[in-house]
Amino acid sequence: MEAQDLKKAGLKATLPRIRILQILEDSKERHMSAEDVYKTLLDLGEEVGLATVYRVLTQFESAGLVMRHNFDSGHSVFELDSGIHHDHMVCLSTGKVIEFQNEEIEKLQKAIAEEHGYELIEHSLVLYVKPK
Amino acid sequence: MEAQDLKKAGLKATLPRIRILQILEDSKERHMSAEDVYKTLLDLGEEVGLATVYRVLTQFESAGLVMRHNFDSGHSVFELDSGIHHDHMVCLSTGKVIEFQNEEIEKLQKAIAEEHGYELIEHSLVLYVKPK
DNA sequence: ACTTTAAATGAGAATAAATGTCGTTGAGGA
DNA sequence: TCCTCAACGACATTTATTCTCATTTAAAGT
Repeated sequence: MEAQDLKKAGLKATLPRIRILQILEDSKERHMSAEDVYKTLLDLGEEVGLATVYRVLTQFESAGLVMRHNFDSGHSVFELDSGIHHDHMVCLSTGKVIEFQNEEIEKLQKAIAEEHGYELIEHSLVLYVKPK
Repeated sequence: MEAQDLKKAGLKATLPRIRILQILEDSKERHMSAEDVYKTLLDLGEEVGLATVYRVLTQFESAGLVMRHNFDSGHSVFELDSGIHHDHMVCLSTGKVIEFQNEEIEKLQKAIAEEHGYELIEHSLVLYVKPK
């Protein structure tokens, strides 16, 4: 029941928002660009503007429903926030995105920030890999 | 003697290239955007087009003279390649960029890629921090 | 030093991603 | 069901970057 999720997040349950949330949930790809979402909407025969897709994804990000990533592709990709923190590995041959977790790296990052007198707020770690 | 460095890198020693390399060497900021470099050129009274700045920076990157980074700012920044690998910490309050090295994290990254059957080609680690 | 020639440049048009504007529409409380 | 304001669609605009093409220039050959 998506409409409830939206209201819980403080967002009016409009049709575009419901559809976009469904697409993010149902899509094969966990990581989609705004264009990807837009094209999927068109394929489904929905009449939603591209500007709305951008607006909605940004709102979802603010509401904590999705996370935005800037891989080295020149545009943002979005994924549903699973609540479980993880980083990403991008295959340079296939474009496939793999998620991973590593508690040790997390600790080291925090320690490094503190060594320099800072508090770690956020971080971005992406491994670019190729099949062996 | 910059002209020699350029020739060693397989690039013709043209005036725009020499000037841009000098700016990257002399600038207070180690990390500059294409616009930053362009503005500095204008301040110096040089007649170099913005397109040339972009072209040259991209060539420098290919030649291994500079490294390009995509922090979460919507545009690329460039720094002279010191040859010494390091990652970056960006202060969210001041925009200051701090470089750091951590051998342990490097090892863990390599291990993670290999656990998944991949070879680590490249990686991007940025810590977003605030003063304590 | 002078000519030649392919590579590099400058100016401005073009593109891609994303955001802003504004008149219209629709969700949801009265 | 009606009313109101938030949300929307269409399209203009902005920002970062790349492309096009006529002109210039570095540097190899004479």
